[in-house]
Amino acid sequence: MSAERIVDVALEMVDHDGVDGLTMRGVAAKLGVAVTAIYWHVGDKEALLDAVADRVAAEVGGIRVTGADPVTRIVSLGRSLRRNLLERAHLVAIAHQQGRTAAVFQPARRVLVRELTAAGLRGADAAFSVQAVLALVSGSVLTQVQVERAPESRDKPEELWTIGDVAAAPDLLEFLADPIDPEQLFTRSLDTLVRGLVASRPGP
Amino acid sequence: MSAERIVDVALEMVDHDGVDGLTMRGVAAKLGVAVTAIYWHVGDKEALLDAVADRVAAEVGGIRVTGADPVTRIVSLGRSLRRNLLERAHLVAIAHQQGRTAAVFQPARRVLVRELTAAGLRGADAAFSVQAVLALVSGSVLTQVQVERAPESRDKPEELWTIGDVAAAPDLLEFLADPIDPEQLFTRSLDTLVRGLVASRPGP
DNA sequence: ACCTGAACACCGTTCAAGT
DNA sequence: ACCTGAACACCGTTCAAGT
Repeated sequence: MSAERIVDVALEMVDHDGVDGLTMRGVAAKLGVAVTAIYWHVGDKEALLDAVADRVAAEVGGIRVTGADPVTRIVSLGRSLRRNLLERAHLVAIAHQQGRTAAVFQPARRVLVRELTAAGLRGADAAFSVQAVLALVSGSVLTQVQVERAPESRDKPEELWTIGDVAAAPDLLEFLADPIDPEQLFTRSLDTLVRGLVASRPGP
Repeated sequence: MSAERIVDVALEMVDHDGVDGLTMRGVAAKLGVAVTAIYWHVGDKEALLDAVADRVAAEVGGIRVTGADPVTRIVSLGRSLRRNLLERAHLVAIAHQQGRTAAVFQPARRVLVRELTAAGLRGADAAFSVQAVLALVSGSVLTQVQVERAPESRDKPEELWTIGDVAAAPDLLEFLADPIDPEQLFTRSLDTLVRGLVASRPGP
């Protein structure tokens, strides 16, 4: 028995069943120990959640960068990060909940600074661009995380468009009816954003 | 006693204390009634959450549009929507959790279609632009909602930058040290995105 | 039709007691 | 130092029973 082992199984439970799947009694049972032993090693549930979040911040958030030109490389970085985070959506959710989002993004932030500098951005523009790209990734992941939590979404896009003044834009109906793939939406948004950011730099 | 009154106080409790502040027993106590009466009128807690989310979708998500040129108008729409949603962050969170996000965004979506059409976008480009703008708003709101939930964030931006190869971009340190105002970040990102979207339309 | 009371299984947490 | 057992206050939910 050690704090480390406790966090091990806690992280495992969160990864598998989400935050709601983590109970003090469940952790104790999985370790074959009395519930109260947990309290001695890691403190109460809030402390356990913090410990799990710390571990997530250390283990999640890896990226890969490919491509030749700056825009392609930055977009590939964003896509890689997003994919990585979505693979462990439950863990990302708990890190975010415990206020460790910035730590999760730290490895990506460092690489991103390098790539944006290589793209010619400097000073305040570069700093803003870092935040903007990471915010887009964060937003995309968080939006999708909670959607996955409720697998049978009650929203029917078709219904949403049958009511109201659709006559205002009839040529859009066919496109708005079927929902866009989240990954495509993210990639194209990121591409548009990054082009705009890079274009704002002073000319050579 | 009626399902409507029950949803009234449930929504009030969520708005005030968040999702965790809502308990069946709490609702019953506030109505001066036995817990089990709730079950007769609205069913179990999941059903109550759904009912609250439906109400949120109907009452939240208003927008205002100002400005003359298309980009200004669309950015103002996004800012207005974001502000509106953040004012009732707890309610937005529950609507999202129950899979009613699309419904919350429906009023804004309709206006956005009009504005993007006025900006010259058509067909698939317009449809994508709608989703991209709304996704940016959604992401910004969700990111900030959970941050508010944990008021004392454990992440210290300064600490995050003291470790590692900061020498790679020393001129950025002063800008990356102090966190960017979320509203400024959102506004500038949205502006950049919208300019890119509008610029992608075929010339006149 | 509408509401109550008792009961059940499950939480997180504390605390005295053991070794 | 480390772990247990009993106990407490709080959940959501069911079900028989009342009117």
